[in-house]
Amino acid sequence: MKTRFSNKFVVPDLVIDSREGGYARGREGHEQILRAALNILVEHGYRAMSMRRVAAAAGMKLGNLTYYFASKEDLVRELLDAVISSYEIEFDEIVHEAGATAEDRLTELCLLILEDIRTKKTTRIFPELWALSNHDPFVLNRVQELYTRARKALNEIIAEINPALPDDEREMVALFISASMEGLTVFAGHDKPYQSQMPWLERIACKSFVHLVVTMKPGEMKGTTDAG
Amino acid sequence: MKTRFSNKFVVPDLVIDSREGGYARGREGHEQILRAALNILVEHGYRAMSMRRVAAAAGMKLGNLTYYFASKEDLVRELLDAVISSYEIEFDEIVHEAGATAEDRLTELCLLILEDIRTKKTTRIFPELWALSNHDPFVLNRVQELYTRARKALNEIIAEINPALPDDEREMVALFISASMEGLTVFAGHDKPYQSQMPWLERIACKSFVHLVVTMKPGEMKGTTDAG
DNA sequence: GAAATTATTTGTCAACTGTCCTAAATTGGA
DNA sequence: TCCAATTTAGGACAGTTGACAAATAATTTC
Repeated sequence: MKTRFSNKFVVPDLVIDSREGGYARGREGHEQILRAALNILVEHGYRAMSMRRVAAAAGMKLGNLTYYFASKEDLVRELLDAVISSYEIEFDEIVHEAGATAEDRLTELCLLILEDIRTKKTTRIFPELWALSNHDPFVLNRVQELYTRARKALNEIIAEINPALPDDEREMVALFISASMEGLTVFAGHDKPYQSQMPWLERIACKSFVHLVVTMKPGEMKGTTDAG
Repeated sequence: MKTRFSNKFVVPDLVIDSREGGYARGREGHEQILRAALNILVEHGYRAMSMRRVAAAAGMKLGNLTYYFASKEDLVRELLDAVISSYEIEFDEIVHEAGATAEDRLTELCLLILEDIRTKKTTRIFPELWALSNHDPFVLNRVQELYTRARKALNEIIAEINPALPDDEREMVALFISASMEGLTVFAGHDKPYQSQMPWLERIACKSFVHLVVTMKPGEMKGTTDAG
């Protein structure tokens, strides 16, 4: 059986859509720029991602960078697309991975996501995207699109475990589970205070999620809002 | 009984520690600057928080702003302290609020936190702090201090519900619950796609959290890490 | 190999950034 | 009222930012 230490699913750093025409050197430059920008974003944050710094990290001059990307907005958008595509590829693959029981597959999927959260790339990039999305509708849309796709896998497994659950309620359960895992980024992600405790947190999370999905009864959430 | 719509606990915008000497006008200017900076942070993000913009929003000239805060770092640190203090005051109060059963109080506390997450201030500021904390140890420390304090209330209630749970395992459960709620910021916070579904998510979260705390057995997390 | 396309460099531009300095205005107590 | 402490305004500084233009170099095609 696949353990969570297998590297069958590895999030590629970037998925760059090849440009139309141009020379081989041009494609190389294009890719080097996006890789340089990603590296700066991860290592030093969005604030440090100036056009000049990206150009220098890509081994070229500023003027050349603006030849590839006429504006910084263009660069940021393409980078965002490339980064998000890399995650989407992973999530699409996970769905088709067959495990023993549906419960086991839910656990596997959650462990995989939580494992990814511990990587430097994910720990660094996503809070940056969350902050950006508060004031940039384009970023917000792309990020939410990614999460919607990520929840598809979650939804399918939940439907298998608990077929009686109506669509909208199942969506909410998947949303809660997904959000719950994302929240751990800030506490147990790369270089975070509780990074070393992630194995414990993983077990708590999986146990909690599986129980939630198994025991959820249709209409259960539609009771009174008040807790008293 | 207190409902979650009561405004008994309201996070004040800022808790500003009064300066030593100076005139009344000085204290006013000091406060106006911090309020202006917070407002810009919430409305337009950290990127937009330039010294000139803060000065203008505070109704003064740049030269005067630098009289109050010699460097931007000073301003940011004081703002961070003032913001975080406002949250700490709330959390300290919550602990001493007596509810019927411990389970009810856990639910109450979680609903309160989730209610706060929906506010514009919290939805906007925390992702900004998470992003900053990735590259600024000072911000990381202050934010984690805040969360540590916030978990104190959680820990006390959990200990009451499940006294058999060892300290370290209880800490992990509290951490998971706290992180789980924080994660909802990105999905159901102010102006986020699932903002309107927050009542459902609240019920799912509380139900899940209470069950987790009640059923958690000592040593349960120390089994094998592998899911297979 | 010449020509056309593509890539790269160099330099400039206005706008903005944080920081600092000096002179003037305001405040509050003697 | 006068004086010292405090607050405000205005300007200047060096550095950075994103965008742009024109000249040069490299690459592919014919």
